[in-house]
Amino acid sequence: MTIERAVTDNEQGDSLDDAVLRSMVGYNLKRAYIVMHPMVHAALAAHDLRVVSFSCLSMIITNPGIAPSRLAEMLRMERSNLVVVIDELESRELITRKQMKTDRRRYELTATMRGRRLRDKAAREIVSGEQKLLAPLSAEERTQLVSLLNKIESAASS
Amino acid sequence: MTIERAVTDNEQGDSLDDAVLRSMVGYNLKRAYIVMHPMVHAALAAHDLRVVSFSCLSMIITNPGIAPSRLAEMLRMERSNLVVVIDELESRELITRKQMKTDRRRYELTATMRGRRLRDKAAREIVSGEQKLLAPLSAEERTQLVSLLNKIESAASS
DNA sequence: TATTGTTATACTCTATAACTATA
DNA sequence: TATAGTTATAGAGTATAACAATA
Repeated sequence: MTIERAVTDNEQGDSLDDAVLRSMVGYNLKRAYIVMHPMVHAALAAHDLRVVSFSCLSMIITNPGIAPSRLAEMLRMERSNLVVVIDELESRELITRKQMKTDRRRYELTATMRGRRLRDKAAREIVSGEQKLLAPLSAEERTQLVSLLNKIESAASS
Repeated sequence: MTIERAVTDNEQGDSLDDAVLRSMVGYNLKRAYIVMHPMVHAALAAHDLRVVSFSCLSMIITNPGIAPSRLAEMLRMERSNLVVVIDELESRELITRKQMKTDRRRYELTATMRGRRLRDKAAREIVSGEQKLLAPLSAEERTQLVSLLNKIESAASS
């Protein structure tokens, strides 16, 4: 016997059922992400930023002098894919890239004032957009949600 | 003044900071998803299934006779991208595709017994994998998490 | 004229392998 | 020998436009 009892046949415009998928946390995670993503994408696109370039810029601002390899590790992305992102951020003068003197294989990434201003503006728009999308959630529920999400993440890395 | 105060310079192996990104729900959502996804991917790959083909198969099982266009709508994907998925599920005899008599533009998708068995097996493995990954969360917390995620989604569609 | 399924195509995101320069 | 950055490339995943069949 299969997991669920099939709903009545569905040739017409009945409401559809995804109960089995809903029982999986990963599915619900993805669905919620799909709801949030277009807003974030649009907010960043207005500043010619992608999610990944915004994340990099933000990390560089918070961690001045960070090396690309550590940045890639932190954002869980491949160093090779980071190169083009850094190239673009540098060419737009949002960050600077300086070779380290102690280890000339490595580079120090630092945000420019222009980079910080752009990040701040984009970040405010994203936070504002999230406030609209998350309006039905109380402040306490949002905190709780983030706390639960972080719990998943920290459990995996330990 | 920028949003956060930069941490002390970070040329060495200091711990990195992503406080600003962490203040965004979308970022935390994505990070948690990244933790869950490899397990799901591996479980499905063992049965030559992708996330999208598993989702389709599951929806077809729960909604026998569903048409591709409704399936695409439900899973928020393009009809054009669904075609190859359905082709593969059919060629593997996990579903059948039957032209409707009342409207010959549409097709009825129905899962075979083989499809149901495969889905059930894969679903059990995913649920089992999730139980391991979500071990640090109590049953109540998991319910709460799913509830909050669904709240985001249903708010967006209203 | 609108809708369903389909094909072809392009674009983004991510993953892998190999190279270079430095250590 | 190992590591950091880089290049090239391939593979997913997703999005768009156009078409035939049907309503």
